[in-house]
Amino acid sequence: VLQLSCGERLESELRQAGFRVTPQRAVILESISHLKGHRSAQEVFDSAVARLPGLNIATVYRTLDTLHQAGIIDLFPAGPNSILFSLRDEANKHGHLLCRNCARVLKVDPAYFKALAETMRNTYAFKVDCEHLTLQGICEACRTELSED
Amino acid sequence: VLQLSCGERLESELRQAGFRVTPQRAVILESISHLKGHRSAQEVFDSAVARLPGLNIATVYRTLDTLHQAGIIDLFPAGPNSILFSLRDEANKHGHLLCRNCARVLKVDPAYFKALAETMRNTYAFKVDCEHLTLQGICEACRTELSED
DNA sequence: GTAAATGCAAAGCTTTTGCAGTGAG
DNA sequence: CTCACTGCAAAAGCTTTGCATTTAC
Repeated sequence: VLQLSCGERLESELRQAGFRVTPQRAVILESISHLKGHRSAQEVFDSAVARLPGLNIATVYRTLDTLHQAGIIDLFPAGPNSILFSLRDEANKHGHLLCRNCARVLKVDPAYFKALAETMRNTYAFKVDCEHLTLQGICEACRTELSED
Repeated sequence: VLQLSCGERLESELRQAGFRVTPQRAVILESISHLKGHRSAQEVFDSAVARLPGLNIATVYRTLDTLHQAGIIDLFPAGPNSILFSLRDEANKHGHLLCRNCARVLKVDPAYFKALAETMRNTYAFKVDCEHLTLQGICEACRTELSED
């Protein structure tokens, strides 16, 4: 097996999902794989346009949709007027703790969600997405600042 | 103690929180208390403008913000370009199961979240909002339709 | 060669804001 | 009487779409 770069591996996944690999998509993939964490379409665009001047943000939106269809990225809602994207990382699945005050995001081991997911499935016949779950609440710093209990 | 209508009780809460009770706010409160479940600003507006022609949607947004500050309604993000609002109901606190396919919302007894919240607090020093938590996943109907496992 | 993808510009949708006028307390 | 609130209209974000052109396969 040949050693592939991160971007090359993703291009291969994209092709296997039946999509074409264009320079724009390659650059966007590279950008996403270098931008750690959860990013907005605008952040992806800012990073990608630096490598490929002339890139249009509409292409970024269309590509993010394509990558989602291809199962390469995940997306999760983060309040009004914002979707965040992140590379799907099978080896490092995680949930999120989103602070409603400062909007910081902590990663959570999804193993903690297993028991709850099982209960939801049994009780409500609902299959919770453990691998990319987001729980809202308040982080330690903000809790101190707001003196919530 | 006098018997107050649902709307009157809420007006009283609003006044006690230091806000003025205007006809617009009264109508919006009435609408919210009659619209069960989780509604968008647009839905609240549609319902309220029928009772008070001339009402402006900007007023609805400002009022929803006011009601949130007054602790009368809760809001939760539901994807891009949408916040949903619902009456805060102390006697009937609940979480949500949001289907990522059909966007239907199931109510959940928040008691199920207690154990997880405790774990998150101990492990990540993060205080999860159990009373208005939303878990994404896939509902029974959609699971069958999409034949997901 | 052909269907898919892109750039561009325009529109769509939800939400916010500035400001002058109105009205609740 | 005063300050909070409203309507209106305009703008601000984020995202989507139509269409002619380009390009991966």
